[in-house]
Amino acid sequence: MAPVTLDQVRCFIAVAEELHFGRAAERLSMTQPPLSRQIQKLETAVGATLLERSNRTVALTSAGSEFLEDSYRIFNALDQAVAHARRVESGSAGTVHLGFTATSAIRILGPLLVSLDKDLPDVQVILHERVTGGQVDGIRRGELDLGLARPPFDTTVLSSRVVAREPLYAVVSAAHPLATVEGPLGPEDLDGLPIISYHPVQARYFHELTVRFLVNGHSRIVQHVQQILTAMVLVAAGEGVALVPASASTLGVPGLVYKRLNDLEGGHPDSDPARPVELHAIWARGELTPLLRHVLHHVQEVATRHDDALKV
Amino acid sequence: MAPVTLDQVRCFIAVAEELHFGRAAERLSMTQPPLSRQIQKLETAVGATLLERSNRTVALTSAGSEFLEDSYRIFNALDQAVAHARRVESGSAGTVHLGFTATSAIRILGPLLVSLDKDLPDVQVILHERVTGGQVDGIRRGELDLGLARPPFDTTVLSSRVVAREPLYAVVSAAHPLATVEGPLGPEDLDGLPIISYHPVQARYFHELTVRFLVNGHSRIVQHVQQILTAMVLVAAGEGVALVPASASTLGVPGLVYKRLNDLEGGHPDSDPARPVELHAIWARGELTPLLRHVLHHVQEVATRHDDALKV
DNA sequence: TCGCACGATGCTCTGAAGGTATTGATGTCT
DNA sequence: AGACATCAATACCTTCAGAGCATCGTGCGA
Repeated sequence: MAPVTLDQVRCFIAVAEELHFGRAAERLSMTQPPLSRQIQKLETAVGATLLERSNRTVALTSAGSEFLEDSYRIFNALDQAVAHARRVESGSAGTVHLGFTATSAIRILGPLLVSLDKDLPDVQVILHERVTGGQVDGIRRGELDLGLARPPFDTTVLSSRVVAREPLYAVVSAAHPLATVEGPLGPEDLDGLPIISYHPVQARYFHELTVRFLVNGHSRIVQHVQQILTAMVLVAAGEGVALVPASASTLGVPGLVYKRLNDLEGGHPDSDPARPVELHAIWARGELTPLLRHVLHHVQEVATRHDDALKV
Repeated sequence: MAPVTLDQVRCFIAVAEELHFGRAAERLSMTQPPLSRQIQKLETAVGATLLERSNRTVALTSAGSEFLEDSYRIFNALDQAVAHARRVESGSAGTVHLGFTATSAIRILGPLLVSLDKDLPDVQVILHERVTGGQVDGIRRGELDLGLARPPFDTTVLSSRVVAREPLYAVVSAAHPLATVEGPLGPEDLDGLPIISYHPVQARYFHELTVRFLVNGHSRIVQHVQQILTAMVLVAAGEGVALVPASASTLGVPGLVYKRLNDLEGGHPDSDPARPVELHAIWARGELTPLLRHVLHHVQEVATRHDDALKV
C-alpha cells in the first residue's frame, strides 16, 4: 500500500486541468512518461480510476472530478498552514494569554483589544483577571504570556517594563474642609485626619504608596481595604481621606473631590515623583517573542493615550 | 525553494507528538538521523522554526503547535478525499442529474428521494423537469445522467428499461351514463361519445395509446390536450371521456369515476396488455455506471411499491 | 491507406532519502 | 567533581524512487 504523495496530486491537478499529458508535463517542467507513471501510482494508491484515457483523449471520471476539487482543498490547506506558521513566528498571528488586575489595568483593556484587532487581526487575546501574585505564578507555569501588574516582582525570572505612570490623588468627600483648599496637598495637610489605606498584603503596592506619602505627617490609618473602589465609597460616606491613582476619578463615584498632591520622593531611581503610580507589563525572562513584543507595544501605546487623556 | 512534502509533515507530526526524535523515528519505522534531516527540511521549506530543540529536549514553538493542528487537517482532508473518490467510483456517492416528466414520473420522485437518502446518503440527486424529447437531448449533451420518460426512444444512443407499468383507465364524469356500467369497457362502449385525447406531438405517447384503444370503435376525438390533468378537468366539466393512466386517480379531481378497460393488444412484444402504460428509465448507451445502476435499482423498487399500492 | 498525435512501456541513470557510525552537548548519578 | 548516559546533529555510504530517452501501440484524420 504505497501512500498518496503530494507530487502525485500535483501531477493529477495538471493533467486534470489540461486533459493532455504532454501539455501537463510541460507545465510541470518534466517529460510525459514519468507523468503517466505518477498518475498510475496515484490511481492505485487511491484505489479508483480518476482519468479515463484512450490513446487519443483524456477525460475525468466522476470520481476524478470530485478528487480534483478535494485536491485543490488540500493544497490550499497546505499553503495556508505554511503562511499561518510564518505569521505566528513573525508575531502577526497567534494567541496571547494576558493577565490583568481588576482595579488597575481594566480601564485600558477595551482600547487595547480594539487596537490589536485593528492592527493584528489574527492575534487572539485571552484575558485572565488575577492579582499580581497570581499573574506571577501563571507566567511561571506557562499559563500566562504577559501580565499587567504592580511592582515589585522577582526580577530573576521575570522581565518587566513600565507601561503607564499616573499621579496619586487624595480623594475627599465634597463636604470635607479640604475640598476647598487650593494647590497641591502635602502630608501635613492630612495631619490628624482619618486615612483609608490598603491591605498590606493583598494591596501592598497602594498601601506602601500611602505609607510613603504619610511618613512625615501625623495622620492615622483607620481602614485597610483591598479595592480602590471600596476606599472611594468609604470616603464618600465620610469615613476619611484616601489616596488613589488619578484614573480612579473616572470611576464615577459621586460626591467626591480629587486633590493634587506634592511630588512623592523616595521611589526607585527611574520613578517620576509627579506620577508615582506605575503599571508594569511582566513576562517570563527571555520569552519576549515577536508576538509579545507586538502586544507589548500596543499596551504601551494605548496606555500612553490613556495617560494623555487624563492630563487634559 | 524546495516544496513541503507530505513525508515531512508526517515526520513532523510524529516528532511533535512524541517530543522525542528517537521514539518518533521508531514510530515511523526509520532511524533518527534522517528524521532530523526531514524536520530541518520542513522548517526551511515552511520558513519558520517549528520545534525548539536543545541537545536534551524537544518542544513545540507556538508556530509549531499551530502547524501541528493544520497538519492534522491536511491529512484528514487527504484521507477523506481518497475515501470519497472510492465511494464515487463504487457508486455510493456522487451526483445524478435526473430528468422526469411532470405528469408521469412526478409521483414517484418523493419516495425515490427518501429511499435514496436512506440507502445512499452521499448521493445527491438534481432534478430536471423536462418533456421526453428534452430529456433525450439532455442525456446526449451530458446534462442529464438518467431520465424517466415515455417511449419511443432512439435506441442507437440510449438504453432504456421499463420501471413501471400501469393499467389504462377510462375516466367519466359521475353523472355520465357510463359511470354505472359494470365490468371493463371496450371501444364499442364509447361509440358515438366525444373523446378527450392528447396532443399528437407534445403528448404523443398517450395520444397513441388512446388511438390504439379506439381503433375499432366509432367515437370521435373532440380535444387534444397536453396534460393528463387538463383532460381530467375537461371530463369533470362534462366535455367527454378520456383515457388516463391508473395513477391519475390519485390526483384527486372531484366528481370523476374511473372504469377499467379491456386489455390493450398490439403493443410491443414485451408489453403487458393489462398494463399498457409504461414508464421507462433512459440513459446514454454504455454509460451505466455503478452509481446509475444503484439509482436505477431504487427507481424500480420505488415504482414497484407504487404499482402495488395502486392494485390494492 | 498512410501518417501523425498521444499515451504507455522498457531501460538507464541521477539524486534524494535512508542507514551506520560518530560527534558534541547536557543532564545525572555516585 | 568526574564518569556516564542520553539525545540531537553531522559525516559518509548506500539504495531505490523518479526523471529522461527511446520506442511501441493505437486510433483519428487526410
